[in-house]
Amino acid sequence: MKIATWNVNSIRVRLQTVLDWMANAQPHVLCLQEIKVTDDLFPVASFEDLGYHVAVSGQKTYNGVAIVSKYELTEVLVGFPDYDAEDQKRLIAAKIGSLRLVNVYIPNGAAPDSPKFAYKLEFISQLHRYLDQLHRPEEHLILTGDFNVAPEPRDVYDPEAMEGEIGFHPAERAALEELKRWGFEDVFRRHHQESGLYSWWDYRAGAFRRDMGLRIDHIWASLPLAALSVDGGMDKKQRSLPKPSDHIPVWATFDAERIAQSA
DNA sequence: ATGGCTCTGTCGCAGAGA
Repeated sequence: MKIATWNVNSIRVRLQTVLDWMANAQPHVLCLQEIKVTDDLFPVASFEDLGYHVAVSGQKTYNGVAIVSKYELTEVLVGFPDYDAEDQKRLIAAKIGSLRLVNVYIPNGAAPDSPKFAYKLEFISQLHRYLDQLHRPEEHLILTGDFNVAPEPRDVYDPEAMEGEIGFHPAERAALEELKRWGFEDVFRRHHQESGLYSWWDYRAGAFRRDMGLRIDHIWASLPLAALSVDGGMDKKQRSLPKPSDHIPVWATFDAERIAQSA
C-alpha cells in the first residue's frame, strides 16, 4: 500500500503534472496541500475517472487540502472539532479501511518574530490536542503533509545559516518533536538516514540548481504501523520538470496484508 | 540581500509562500 503526500501549489495549475505522476507512481492514497481552490472547483472528476475517491477541504486563493484514495474514504473530518484555525483550510482526516489518516498543511509562519509564527506554534499545539482527543498511539495512524518544519540539521542544506530561520527555528523544531513523541515515527527516515535529501526548494535564486533545499514534507506513522512500512522515498525528478511545484511528492509503502491481519 | 520566483484575484499590484 503506497501512501504519498504532495504540496502541489495550486491543483488547477498542476493537475496534469499530478495526473502524470500518479499514472507512473500508482499511489493508493495521495494527500494534497495548497490546492488553492474552493471545493466546487476541485477537479474531482479527473481523479474519479482514474478510479479514485476524493475528499476535499478547500478555500479561495490560499491553503486547501485533499485526500485522493483508491479505497473508499469514510469518517471524513474537516478541520479541528473545536478550534477554528482562523478559517484556514489546513486539515482533513479520513478512515481508509482499518487505517486512520490525517492530512495537514501546517502554517508557514512567515518569520520568527511574526504573529504568523505564533499561529504556527499554536496550530501544532492544537494538532497535538486533536490527536489526544480523537486517536490513540496504538492505532494504525498516519500523520502526513506539509509540516513546514525541517526536524534536524541533516534536513537542511546549510544548518548553520538556517539556524533560527523560518522552517528551522528551535521553537518549531521543539514543537514538532513534542508532537512526534505523541507516538509517531518518521517513515522516510526509517529507510533513508543520509543528509541532503530535501522535499522543497525555493523558486528563487536558483535554489534547486544549487540544491538549497529543506525536508519539510513528512509521512509519520504510529509505531505499530511504522513497523509494517516497507519503503519510503521522494521523487526529486518532479522538481526539474517544466512548471513544477516547489515541493516534490514524498511516499511510503506499507505491508497491506499485515495491516489487514492486525486490524 | 525580507529579495531572487510563482500563484491568486483581478487586469495594477499586493499578499503569501518558506
